[in-house]
Amino acid sequence: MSDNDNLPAMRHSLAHITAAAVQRLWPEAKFGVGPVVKDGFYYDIDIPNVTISTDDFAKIETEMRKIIEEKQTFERSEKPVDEAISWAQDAKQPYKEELLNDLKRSGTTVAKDLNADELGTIAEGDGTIENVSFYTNGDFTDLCRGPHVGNTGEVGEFKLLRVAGAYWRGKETNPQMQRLYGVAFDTKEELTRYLELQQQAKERDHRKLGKELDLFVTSELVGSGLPMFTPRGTVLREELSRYSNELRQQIGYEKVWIPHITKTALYEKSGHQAKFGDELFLVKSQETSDEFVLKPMNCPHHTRIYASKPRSYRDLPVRYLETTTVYRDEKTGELGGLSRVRSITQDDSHVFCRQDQIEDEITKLLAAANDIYKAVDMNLRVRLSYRDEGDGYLGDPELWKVAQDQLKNAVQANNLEYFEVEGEAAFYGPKIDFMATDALEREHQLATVQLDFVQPDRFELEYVSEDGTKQTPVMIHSALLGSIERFLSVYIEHTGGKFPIWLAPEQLRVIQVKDSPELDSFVDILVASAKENGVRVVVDRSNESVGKKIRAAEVLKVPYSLVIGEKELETGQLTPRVRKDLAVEGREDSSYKSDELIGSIANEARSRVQKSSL
RNA sequence: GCCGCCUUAGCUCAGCUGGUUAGAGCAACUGUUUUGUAAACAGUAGGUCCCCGGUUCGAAUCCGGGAGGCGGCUCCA
Repeated sequence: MSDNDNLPAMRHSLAHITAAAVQRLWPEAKFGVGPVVKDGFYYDIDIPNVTISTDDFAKIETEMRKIIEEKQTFERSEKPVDEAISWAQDAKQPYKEELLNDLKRSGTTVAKDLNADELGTIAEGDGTIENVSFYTNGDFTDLCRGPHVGNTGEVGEFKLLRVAGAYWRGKETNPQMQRLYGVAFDTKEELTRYLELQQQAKERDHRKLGKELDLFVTSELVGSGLPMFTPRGTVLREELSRYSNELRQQIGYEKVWIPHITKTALYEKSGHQAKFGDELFLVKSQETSDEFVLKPMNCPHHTRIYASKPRSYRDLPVRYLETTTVYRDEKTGELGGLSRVRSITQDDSHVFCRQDQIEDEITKLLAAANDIYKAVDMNLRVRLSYRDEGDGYLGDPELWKVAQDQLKNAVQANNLEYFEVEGEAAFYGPKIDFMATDALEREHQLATVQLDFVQPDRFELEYVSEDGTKQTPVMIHSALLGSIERFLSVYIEHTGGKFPIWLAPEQLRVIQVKDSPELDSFVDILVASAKENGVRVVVDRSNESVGKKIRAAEVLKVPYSLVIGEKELETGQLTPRVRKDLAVEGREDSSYKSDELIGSIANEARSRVQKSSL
């Protein structure tokens, strides 16, 4: 963030200087686009038979600094499009030539259905463009819309960060170029701060913390994108899922259970066969000729439970919930940590209701979402996705209109911050997406509520209405956390592994100072009482110094640790050590009788509080 | 799937351009120590240098293929 209006021009100029430096080093380089992005810039470059690596950055940066020191003036010039095209041909810049041809044809380089920012627009227009602009510094000339700063000396502080493959103009079928990323700021201080923030993000990377806190593991033998959860990680999963379930059970949802495979016939009926196509894991039966697949979603199964008996309008809404795992065969290059996996556990639910019940159902769901995001201390705002005038949508347009109004009413009833987008709806119904903001101010889309006018139809779901006619219910898909794995990937980084008491895999660690029969039994009684009260407690009786045992508890970010020795044995007063972020400021360490202490911790765990009361 | 980088002990990492028995810290184990709020001391054990193939007198090191990880692209939402 900077209030300097010059920053974009500065970054744009740096992209240009990057290209100039690359051309000095590799004269045969072909250039693509070099736009400004968040915090910096990039330039797409194709050098025949050369692969730039991070080892080359020093060399490129040195060259860039030379150009900067020379304070070369950026001179803007214009050429008619046709002249520009012959310039590109002479300069052997085929990518620029392609861009110019687009400019000539349509007045813009923005290919239809491609995103302007991604492409790095060099000009926009209404099809009447005649001249295109160039910027020249020293002996380097580049097609560019600008703006640039006055000369190469005015570009602030920068650093090349990484190089990655990127398809020319974002299309998979196009050749792949090398994208050089850099960051740039006005001052050295800002650059340093940015790099420090990056470092911080790296420190709380959920993959690193997952290992350090012993939460989840992977195995080459099991496969990519198939994480397994340790006892500690499983506590997190189950506590989150339990809360999500409780919140929905309070508003009338019932738990159901479905198997993880199905005959493909189910998805032929639902129409998902085509959509999920190559993402389906196939399961071969050796006993029958049936073809099975692992379920990539749960709704079709749930419709079978709904359809298992006749339903009256009095029975609606019928609400099912289930935390269950789906399997999607994602492309291997897209997998990473817990954020993209192939076994995805959803806190999924489906409502079958009448049209006039939609608003009420959504209102309740949003309230539940509010509760759970409050409990995990994340800010929420929502995106309402409506249909547009296009004809790719299924279902009665009148129904869409009514439903969209009901969604909006429900969002307003919950006082949620929201924005509306037309044309972002799914083909089968409008939806609400939840955007949660984490501690590093990154926004993540975690959960959605979606209306569905199509599957009830496909599956011939019905209920008998008041007048005895058969009607089709509306389906509402929702998940509060979305995928538990993805949620955890965000949440581990949000908290930096410092989980609130109700979620902490280990809530209390008892550190015994030395061995003696009296102390042993004192600690045994304490621990038994903690366990009886549902507190997750671990005892450390190892033959190590007290300091070291405390350190071990700190490293695991255990909320409470308790040193027990002669002193406690004599007085019966226990003084817990409270994890720093949980402690209420200004409160002195105080001591408690053991029943009192265990009782408080147990209460905190049950009430899902964020701060310690001890 | 595509482009690039990476893979050495349970973990974090050394190991120069191919050259003896591949190292360290932490963790583990054993012994001494019985400890008071973020790391006692000593010792022991631990390796198919990711896997398969090739080049070479000789491969952790070079080449090819595969697996896994990471950064992007494309997807996904």
